[in-house]
Amino acid sequence: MPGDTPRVRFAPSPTGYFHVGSARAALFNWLVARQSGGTFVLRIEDTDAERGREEWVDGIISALHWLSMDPDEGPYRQSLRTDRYHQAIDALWEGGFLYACDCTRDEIDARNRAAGVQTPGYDNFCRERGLTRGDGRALRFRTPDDGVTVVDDLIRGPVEFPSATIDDFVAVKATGAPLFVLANVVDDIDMAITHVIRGEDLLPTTPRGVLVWAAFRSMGWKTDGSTGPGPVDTPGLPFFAHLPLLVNEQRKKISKRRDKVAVEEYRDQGYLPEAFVNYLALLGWSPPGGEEIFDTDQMIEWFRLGHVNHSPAFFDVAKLTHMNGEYVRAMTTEAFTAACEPWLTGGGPPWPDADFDPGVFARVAPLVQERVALLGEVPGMVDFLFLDHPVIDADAWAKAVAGDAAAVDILSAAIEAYEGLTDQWTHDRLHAATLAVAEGMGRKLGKAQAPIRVAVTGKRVGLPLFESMEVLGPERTLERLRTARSRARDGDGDG
RNA sequence: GCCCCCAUCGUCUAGCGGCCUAGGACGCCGCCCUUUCAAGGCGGUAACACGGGUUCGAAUCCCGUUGGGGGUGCCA
Repeated sequence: MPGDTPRVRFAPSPTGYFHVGSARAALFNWLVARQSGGTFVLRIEDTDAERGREEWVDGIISALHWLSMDPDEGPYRQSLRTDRYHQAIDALWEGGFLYACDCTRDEIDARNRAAGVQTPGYDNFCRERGLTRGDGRALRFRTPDDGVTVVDDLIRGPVEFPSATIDDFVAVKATGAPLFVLANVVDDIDMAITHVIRGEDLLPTTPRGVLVWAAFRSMGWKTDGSTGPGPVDTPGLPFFAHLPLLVNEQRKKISKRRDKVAVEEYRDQGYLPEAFVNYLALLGWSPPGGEEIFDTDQMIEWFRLGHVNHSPAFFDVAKLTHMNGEYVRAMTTEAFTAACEPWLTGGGPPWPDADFDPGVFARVAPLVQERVALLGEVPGMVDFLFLDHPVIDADAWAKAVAGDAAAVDILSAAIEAYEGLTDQWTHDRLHAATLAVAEGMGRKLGKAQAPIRVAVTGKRVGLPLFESMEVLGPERTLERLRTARSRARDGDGDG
C-alpha cells in the first residue's frame, strides 16, 4: 500500500505550450500534496526525443512558477534515466514478461484483415516464436488472456477491464528505448509515487500500467535495481485518480491545435494567477460551502479528490474573465498599480516610455481598476493621457462628432466655458460647466458630453470624462477641443 | 468495430431517497443608479436525456436505450 505521506507527481510531456488541462492536473496534484504534508514531484516525460523541445520544458517550469505551484522535487527528466530503464527492461525480459516482435503495423493489419477480425489489436503473432532480443526488434509485454484487470479509481471507483481486451502492447521500441507505460511505471516505483492523478484520457491505458507494476512486484524488483525479496521491494499500486477532461464548445477534448489553451497566453493578456487557479479549481470540483471565490489556503483546506466530478467540463473564458475582474477589483489600489506596471512601460504600450507619468496613472488608477477585467485592457483605457495627440477612433468620430449636427456648437460652448476654469480646473467645476452647456443646448448631460469625450480621449467610452480632463490639465484639454472643432468645421467626416 | 468513461439551466455546478415548487455562479434580457462605459442593486429567462424497474417516496439506487466523449501508435 502507498506510504503515509503522499507523493504525487505532475508528469507532462514537453510537446508544446503549457496546456490549461495540464495546469488543472498540476493544481489537483499540488493540492493533494499541500493538504497532506506531501511532496509534489515534477517529472518531464521526454522519452520521445523527436517531439520534445527544450523551450517547452522551460515553459512548464515558468508556468508552474507563475501559478505558485513550484515543485518540491524535480524536475526529473526521463531522458536522463535511460540506464535505469534498461535495467528494468532486462529484468522484465529475464522474468519472461516480454518477448521480441518484428511485426510491422502493416503486417498486423493485413493479418487481421485476412482473418476477418474486426478488432485492430495485436494478434500475438510473435508471442511464442522465441525471437531473440535486438536486431531491430521491439519488445512486447505479455498480457493475461483471461480474468479482469481492475483500476481502482479514487474518483470513479473500480473500473474493470477484461484482460482479453488488453493486447500485448509494445513496451520497448526497436531502438531499445522504453515507451510511455513502461517508463512511467518505472519512475512511479522509483520515485515512490503514492497517488497518480491525471487526465481521464489516460484511464484506458492504466490497466497496462497496472500489469507492468504487478510484473515488477511479482519479481521482487527493488527500487535499488536488484531483484528478489527484501525490504525495498516494489511498493503496492499507487492510488489512481482520473480527472474529467477539459473540453471545448464542441465538447471535444481541448487541444493545442484548435483551442486557445496556452497558459502563457492567458498570462500575457493580463489574467491574474490567483484568479486563474481559482477558476481552474472550479472545473470538476466545487467547495462544500458553494463559494466560488476563494484563495489557495481555503482551496487546500477544502479540496477532496473524492469530490471531484465525473463529467467533462467546458473551459469557459467568459466566466474566467469575469472572475478575473472580481480579483482585479478586490486588489488594493497599490497592488493594482504595481500589477499594471508591465503593461504600462517597457515598449508594449503605444506611447514612448519617457512620456509615461506614474503620478498621472496613480490618479486614475482607481477608476481604471473598476473598469477592466484584464490588465491587458489598461493601456487602451489610459493611452490618451500619455500620448501627445489622442488616437481618434474613426467610428467614434463619425457617430459622436461628424454625425451630430450640434457637435461644433457643443465644442465651442465647452471651450468657452472651460477657458474660464483654467485657474480652478477640478472635475466638479468641469462637471458643472458641462452641465450648463448641455442645458443651454437643451440636452441631457450624457448626450452632450459625447463629442467632448471623443475630442479629448478619442473614444466614445472610457474613464469618467471630467476626472479625465482634470488629470489631463487645461492646456492639453483645450488644445484637443480646438483641434477637434476645426476638424469638425472642415467637414472631415470620416476621420 | 472493440474497450472504457460520462449524462441537472446555453456554460460551471449544488444535490449523495423525503428539506426540490431543483439552489448558486457565468452568460443573456429588463429595471434602478448614472458623466460614457463599467461597477453595484433589484428582477427575469433557463435544466433533472428517454424508458423500465426498486421504494410509501427517485434528480438521487438498479437495468436498458439514446446521446456525447476518450482510448484503440515502436505518441504521451
